[in-house]
Amino acid sequence: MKLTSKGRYAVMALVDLARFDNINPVSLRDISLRQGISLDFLEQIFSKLRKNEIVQSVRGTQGGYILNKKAKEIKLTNIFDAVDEKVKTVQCKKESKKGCNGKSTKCLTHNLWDELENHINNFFKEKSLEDLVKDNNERRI
Amino acid sequence: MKLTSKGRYAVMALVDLARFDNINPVSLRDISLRQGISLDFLEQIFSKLRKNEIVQSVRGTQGGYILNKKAKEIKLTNIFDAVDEKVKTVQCKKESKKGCNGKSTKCLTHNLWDELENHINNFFKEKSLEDLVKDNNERRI
DNA sequence: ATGATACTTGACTATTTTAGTCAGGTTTAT
DNA sequence: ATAAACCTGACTAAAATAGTCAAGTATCAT
Repeated sequence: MKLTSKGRYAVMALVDLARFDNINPVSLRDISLRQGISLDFLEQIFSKLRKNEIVQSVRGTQGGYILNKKAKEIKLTNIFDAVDEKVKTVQCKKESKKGCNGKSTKCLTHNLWDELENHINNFFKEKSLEDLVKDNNERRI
Repeated sequence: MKLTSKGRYAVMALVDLARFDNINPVSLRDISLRQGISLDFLEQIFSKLRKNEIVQSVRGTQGGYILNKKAKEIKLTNIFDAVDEKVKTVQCKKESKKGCNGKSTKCLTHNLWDELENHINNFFKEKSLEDLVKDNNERRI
């Protein structure tokens, strides 16, 4: 079980952005340089973030991206949802009718994975972008 | 982020085993049939579980596997460790000297992934095989 | 003894996912 | 006008996953 780069980079890029946001739009080029993330990959990610109304784009020279909400209101859940980072512990849930093994009953551990998913998602729901920025500023002092 | 089959199957198989354990060794063939898991794959998994002293094997006719400890003492952590199911949120930790992006500093979100890993691992440390068996018996009533 | 049952080991592989790259746009500030 | 910036979608090499396959060895019931 591990996190994918897409999700990790999305969060990193947004933390970077959130730190400069109140001044000017931040260009992906800058984020790419500062965070060491491929520009092309960032574009893919930000395309999704924009569609999910987490950021706004500003075109033209001196353009870039700005947050679409306050950092406090952007939770990790929102970010992961936007870039299709899913916490998926188990297959069983896709098929609505059938049970987990193609059998009619739930698998022995069905409830467990449910609990685990909730446990992880709670963590993501509580944590906001603001928390991360703060955490970072404290470390820099 | 998702769990691999190896980890899931390991837990499923052990719950199955734990339910019959006090009577006789349970053969992989039976587990395979009941849980719909490939016998060959189960053998791979149980080989690891045995090496990690989670189960004992009983050879010969009527042989099979039995738990090596009480179900209460087998935590999910132990099972996942045994089958190499790792919670790995981030690459940064491998390289001891360098930072996360090959830079000298930690990446902006380093602490976050640390916290997340702990959050998940705590869940695994608390949950025992006995809990799962109980949960299952309750559901069957 | 011997056959059946069961465990043991290790190599192999098709499929899927990941982590991007690449190419060719369009839009807008100056 | 033009450079900086965003936008889109197709493509792909490499790694991980989820097993399969083959060839054993050990033990027990009879």
